[in-house]
Amino acid sequence: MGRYRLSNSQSNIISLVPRSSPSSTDAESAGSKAARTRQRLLDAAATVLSEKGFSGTRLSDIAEKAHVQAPAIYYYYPSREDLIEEVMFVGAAAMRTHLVKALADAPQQTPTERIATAVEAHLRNELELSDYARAIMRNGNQLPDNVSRRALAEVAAYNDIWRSLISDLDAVGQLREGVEPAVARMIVLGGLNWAAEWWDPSRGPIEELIDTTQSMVLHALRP
Amino acid sequence: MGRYRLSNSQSNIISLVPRSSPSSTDAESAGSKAARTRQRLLDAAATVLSEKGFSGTRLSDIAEKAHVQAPAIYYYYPSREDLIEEVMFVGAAAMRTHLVKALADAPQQTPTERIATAVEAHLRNELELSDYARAIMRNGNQLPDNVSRRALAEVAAYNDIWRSLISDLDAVGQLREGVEPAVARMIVLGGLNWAAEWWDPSRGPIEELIDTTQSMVLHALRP
DNA sequence: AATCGATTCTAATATTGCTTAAAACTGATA
DNA sequence: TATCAGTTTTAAGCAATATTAGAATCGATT
Repeated sequence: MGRYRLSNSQSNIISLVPRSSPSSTDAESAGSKAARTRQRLLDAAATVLSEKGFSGTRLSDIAEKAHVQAPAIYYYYPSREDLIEEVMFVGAAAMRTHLVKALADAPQQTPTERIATAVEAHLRNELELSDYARAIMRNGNQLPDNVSRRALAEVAAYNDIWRSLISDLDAVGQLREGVEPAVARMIVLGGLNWAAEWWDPSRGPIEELIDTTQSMVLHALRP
Repeated sequence: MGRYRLSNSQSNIISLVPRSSPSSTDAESAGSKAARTRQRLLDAAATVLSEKGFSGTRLSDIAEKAHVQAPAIYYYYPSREDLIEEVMFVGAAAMRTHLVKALADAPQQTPTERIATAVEAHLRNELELSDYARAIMRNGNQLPDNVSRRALAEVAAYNDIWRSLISDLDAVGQLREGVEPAVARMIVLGGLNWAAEWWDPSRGPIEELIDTTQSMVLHALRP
């Protein structure tokens, strides 16, 4: 197949959702060889981008990791920047999608419980998608505008969700006196984001990280 | 003067300390024109490095910001990598030096008070040296080993200080049950580090940031 | 004002890495 | 088995950029 012009209009958030059921999009059968190559390229790009940064991300490195020659990339993406743009967007969109789902899966929760849910979702998604997460964290603010625009919009939407979580907590009188909501949100998200930089499975079960973090976040916010 | 081989052995942490008294090192009088050019280059490199990342940092951009032509850089630094290495090291060393000083300036504090002191010191230093701080945060783990080694050693030492702060808190029974010290330290530092990404003076007085953050950190850690 | 070291510039080199062009291969279908 | 779309490769071309060489400038001191 190979449709150069589509890579931006319909991108495979879905294929990023770990082990999600394939949903065939227009011309491409989701499990086809080409689709798998495309995914390998995206994953390889995420890895290289997270390790080397935008300018250090060479097509030759991505190609090597994906077991193709560099020019083959142009069959799937119109340019290096388009590929990187998609890494950023897909990663950011996956984070947001996952959070929305986690919150939707547990309705009827109190504002406090919802924040605990969000903390767990953030950590699990971030560490599952650690290459994408690191790529976004490290490069989000150092990319040409056209490369980061869609991703930053997703990040902004992600922030909005957290803004409302904290606002809901405040509304039920569970936000501690003197805690600026905007500052609180960014401090919490900073603590969570940073986990991609240091945590790895060799430190023990992820549940231990989640437990301590939930406890810290809730005590930081609540009376 | 211009001594190519010295740039690594004696670097100007001191000159980074805002408005510190100049202490002349060997051949170079600290306020000389050359010393000021050297500092301009270092600052320019920090800015570019924080914005563009390691591979995106071009000597021509640094030179432009410092108002010299690119080859002039070689009069002060033996190579591009040496200049970047010094940015990383000087920034990390300044953070540590400042924290040590802040803690030393307030002896007799309780473990709780010392943590509040450290939070304030971290935020003030980070935001004062924001280009250096962002450069370290974004590039710390994506540099060739020889470029990051000295800086990472400083960061490790910085971490050790925090480790002992939390350990001291634990020792007086003020670390909440179930809070893993290692996790707690990294979550807190993550929240603090992230401030360099989003906070700017237009958000209001820095004291508001400090107050909320201190309160959150202490409530996150203490019973 | 002539000299000398320190500082900065202009010009040229060499390498690296994105991208294009065109050929070759693969596998399914007629 | 011949064909054809889909996929991947090899072989250039071209622009950007760190670095070196060597010349020019600057400022103090004699």
